[in-house]
Amino acid sequence: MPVLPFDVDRSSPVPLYFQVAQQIEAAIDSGTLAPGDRLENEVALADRLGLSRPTMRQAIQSLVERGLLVRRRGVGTQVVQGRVRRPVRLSSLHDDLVRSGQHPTTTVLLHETGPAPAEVALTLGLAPGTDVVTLGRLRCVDDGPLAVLHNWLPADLLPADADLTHHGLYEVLRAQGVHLRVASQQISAEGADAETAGRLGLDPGAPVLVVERTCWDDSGRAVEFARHHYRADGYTVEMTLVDP
Amino acid sequence: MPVLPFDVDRSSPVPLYFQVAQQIEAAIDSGTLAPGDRLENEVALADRLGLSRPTMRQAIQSLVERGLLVRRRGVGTQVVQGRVRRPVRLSSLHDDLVRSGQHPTTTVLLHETGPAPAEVALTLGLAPGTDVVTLGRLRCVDDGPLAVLHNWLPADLLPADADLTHHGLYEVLRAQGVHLRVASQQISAEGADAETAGRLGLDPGAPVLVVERTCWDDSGRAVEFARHHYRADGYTVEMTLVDP
DNA sequence: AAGTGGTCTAGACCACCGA
DNA sequence: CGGTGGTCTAGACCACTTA
Repeated sequence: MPVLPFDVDRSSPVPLYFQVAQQIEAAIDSGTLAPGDRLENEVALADRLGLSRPTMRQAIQSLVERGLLVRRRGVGTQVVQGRVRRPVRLSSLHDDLVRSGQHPTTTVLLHETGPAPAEVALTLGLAPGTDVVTLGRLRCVDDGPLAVLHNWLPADLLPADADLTHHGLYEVLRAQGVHLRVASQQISAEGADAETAGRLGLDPGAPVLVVERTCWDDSGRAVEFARHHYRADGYTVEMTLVDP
Repeated sequence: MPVLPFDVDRSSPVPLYFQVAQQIEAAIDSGTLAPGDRLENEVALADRLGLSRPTMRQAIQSLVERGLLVRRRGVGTQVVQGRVRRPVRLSSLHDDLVRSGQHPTTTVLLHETGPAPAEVALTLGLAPGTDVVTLGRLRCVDDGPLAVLHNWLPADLLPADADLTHHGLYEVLRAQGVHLRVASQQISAEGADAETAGRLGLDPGAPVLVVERTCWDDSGRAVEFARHHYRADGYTVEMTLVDP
């Protein structure tokens, strides 16, 4: 079992458990910790790094919850044998594309304020008839159109002059002091209707991936309901599940 | 702020933090804790229940991670304003269908052992050429066909005489002492090819939801690679994302 | 029997938020 | 300023696995 040169910086503002988790993750990424390798036990590791056991546990636990490590009582902690996908969390499509080196462009198709449709009011927990902003956008990358994005937000959240052509929606919301915290998604497939197909450069009936998402901020307030249609050949959703 | 009649049973084998989390969740489900309500603060709650603060924190934290509660430093803990979807985790399609009151039937289309295709060997972390079981199944519900399921497993995991017509694959694996712990999924959409369309009662090119999944057990060993094709009108994937 | 993770305690100090 | 959650400590006992 490899003894790894972990250490912590107690003068850093980064929490100790997070520093340790980062170092373990880096060791896995670099291959220093190979798939199947066992970690030193919690007590020994805590001792070696001069940490308390709960702090060490918190570090390991965070990686277990992301599926990088598995733990068994009486046995130990091991690196999962295989590359676990690590989906970006609660990020916007725009940010994801930029992060992956692409150059997304956005066309605003629709940007209007009016009474919420019943389904949207229900989903956002608003009184029926409350004003919401309805947003329609076409998101393209270098290769061409990727997705048609529809969003509904409480009217006070989005400035009327927001520049959605050059900035992602979540970026605009962040600038408004809205901190997204929870999202609930439903993913399905559909045949594209005529309008969507036209926007995406597909034949009507061609398969599209549909993502419906509701978002809440850090005060628990519903911030957005979204229905996005993605070209099937340009987009996949990744996720990792861990049993408790 | 409502003061709820939580209590714990110290003689129970159920962990204290879990008992508390269950009671908070039940209060949310029943409406006793309404969306937007604030919880008592951690210290007061711990005191009232006769628990230490870390234990109380663990209870709350587990619900925060599932998206039911949001916390802000200096402010407090609140119930999220809206119904968060709570997807079943790492369960099999068969079990999910049974749980939702349906009666799935399964037809085994293919059940053979042979050298792993390169892609499968790579995904499962096996040496090229290792024997794997290739499984093809058609899953139907009362209404008709729902999904075509393809699975690849290391050959020693699946008994040759496994009864996959009447039991789900994960059920069979559980009976073998395999405890699934981590899964990594990719979800996409496709137009059905001729064979898949035929099996599902669709026209070729009709939209299907494609789920590719790799599973690991509690020792970190790769247990299965799956590629499932679902009728678009009969299946959606639900997930909840929480920002740390 | 020895070693592992799972749970729990009773404190402590700090950072952040809102009045 | 007081109240909140965020982090951390130094122990303890237990359940489970493996040998």
